[in-house]
Amino acid sequence: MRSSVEEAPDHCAIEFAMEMLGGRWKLAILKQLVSGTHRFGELRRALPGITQRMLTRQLRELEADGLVTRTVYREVPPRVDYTLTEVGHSLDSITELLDTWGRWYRETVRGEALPGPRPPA
Amino acid sequence: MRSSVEEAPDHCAIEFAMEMLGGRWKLAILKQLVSGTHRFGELRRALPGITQRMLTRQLRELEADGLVTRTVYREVPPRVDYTLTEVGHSLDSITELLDTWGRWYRETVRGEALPGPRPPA
DNA sequence: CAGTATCCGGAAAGATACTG
DNA sequence: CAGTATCTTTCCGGATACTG
Repeated sequence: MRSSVEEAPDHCAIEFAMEMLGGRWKLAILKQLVSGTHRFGELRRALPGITQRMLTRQLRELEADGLVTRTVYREVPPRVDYTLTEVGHSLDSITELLDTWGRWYRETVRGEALPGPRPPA
Repeated sequence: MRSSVEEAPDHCAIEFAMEMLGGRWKLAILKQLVSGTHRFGELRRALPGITQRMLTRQLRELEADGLVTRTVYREVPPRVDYTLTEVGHSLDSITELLDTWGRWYRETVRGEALPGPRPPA
C-alpha cells in the first residue's frame, strides 16, 4: 500500500498540462504538425469543422506557449506556415498515443468503424 | 513524403479522444486511479479544487464510457469506490506521459519549480 | 459519507461578414 | 490566402444548500 492518493507532489501536473493542451483542437493541430511544416490553409482543410477564427486563436496560443513557430512570408498571395518547435515535438509520442488510442476505442470498445452505412442488425 | 495533411482517415481520432477525455478533471482522475481502487473522499482530497458536483459528474461520465467501475457498499456510513476497468487501464501510459510532460514543461520550459518562494533574481 | 438539486457567470466555440 | 471584427450560443465548471 505504498501509494496513498495524497502523495501527489503539488497537485498532479496533468491538470496543468490539460489547461494548456485541453480544448477540442490543440492536440489535433499538434498532431498535424508532427509530420512537418504546414500552411494555414492546409491545417484548415485537415481539420474539418474548425473555423478560421478558432484555428487562428489556437495557433496563436500554441505559439505563445512555445510549441509552434509561425513564419510569415510577405508575398503576393500571403503565406504563413507553422512548424513545431523542439518543445512542441516533445509531445509527439503523446499525440501519437492519443490518436492510436482514440481509433482503437472507437473501433473496438464502441462499434463505430467509420461513419457511414451500419452493418445489418 | 507520403503524408500530405489530408490523409487523415476520417478526421483524426484525437478529436474524438479529447471530446471524451478533455476538460479539466478526467485525466487527473484516471491518473489517481492507476494505482488502484479509491473511495470518493480519497479522490476528492487528492484533487484540490474539485467540487463534489464536478467529481461526481466526471466519475459518472467515466463510468458511462466504460473506463471506471463504481461499486456501492450499502453500509452505515455509505461507501463507494472506484476502480479502473481494463479499458481504463489502457490509458495508463498516456496519463503517465502527460503527467511527466506537464511537470517537465512547468519546471524546464517555464521556470516554475514549485509554488512558493522565488529564487533570487 | 457520498451524494442531489438549483442557480449562475464566464469562457469556449460557432456563424457571419469584412480586409490587407 | 490568411486572417480580423462582431455577435450569439453553448455549456463547462463553480457556489451553495439539502439528503439517504
